[in-house]
Amino acid sequence: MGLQNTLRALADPIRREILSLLKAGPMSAGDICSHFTVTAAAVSRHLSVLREADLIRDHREGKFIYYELNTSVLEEIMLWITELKGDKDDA
Amino acid sequence: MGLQNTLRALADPIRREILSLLKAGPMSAGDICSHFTVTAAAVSRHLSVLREADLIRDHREGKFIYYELNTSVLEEIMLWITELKGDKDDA
DNA sequence: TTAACAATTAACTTAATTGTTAATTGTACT
DNA sequence: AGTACAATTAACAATTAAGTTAATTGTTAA
Repeated sequence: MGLQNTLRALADPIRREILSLLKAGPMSAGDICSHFTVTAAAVSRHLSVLREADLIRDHREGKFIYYELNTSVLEEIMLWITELKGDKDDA
Repeated sequence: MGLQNTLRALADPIRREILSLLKAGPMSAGDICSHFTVTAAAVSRHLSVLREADLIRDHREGKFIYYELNTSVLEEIMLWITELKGDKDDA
C-alpha cells in the first residue's frame, strides 16, 4: 500500500502545501492551520492522511502536537518514475 | 495545473499500470484494455485522464488509436520532490 | 450505402473525498 | 474539581471520481 498511499496523499494541493511548510522544520498543528483558509478540522484530516502515508510524523509536547516531515517514503516514487523513464542504466 | 494534474493522474493504480505497459512501446487502446478486467469504457476514461495530464500522447492509424508514453512531465514531480527533500545543492 | 469493428462519449449509479459545525479527547493551570 | 486551550474525531452535506451499460463517432471494406 506504500506507493498508492503516498501518491494519493500528494494528489491534493493543501497537503502538498503542508509538506512544503514543514520543510522549514517541525510545526504545531495550529501553526500549520494558520496558513490556510479552511477550518482546523479540515487541516487535521489532511494531516491524518499525510500521517497514514508516513509522509509526516507527530509527537506531542504539552498541549501542542508537532508535525515534522518524513521524506524517506518519497524514494519509492522517485524509483518508480525512474524505472518508468526507461532504466537508462542498461544503456 | 501541471503538477496537480500529473499527481492526480498517477494516484490511481490502473493508470499507473497503463503507463508501465506503455513503457514497452506504443500500444492500441484495445491492447491496453485486454490487460484489465474493467470495461473498455472505463479504460478509455483513464486514458483521457492520462492524456489531459500529458503523460501519454495518441495518434490514430486507421481503425486503431495508438498511445505512447510521454515522460517529460514527470520532471516536474522529480523537481518538486527534490526541493522538498532539502535542496542539498546548498550544502 | 451498409455492415463491422475500434474507440470514445453520454447517462447514470455508487463509492470516496473534502469541507463544515458540533462534540470529544488530552494537557496545563488555578 | 473545574476552566481554558490545542487538536482530533463524529456526523452530515456537497462535490468529485470510478465503474457500468447504451449510444455515438471514426474508419475500412464489401
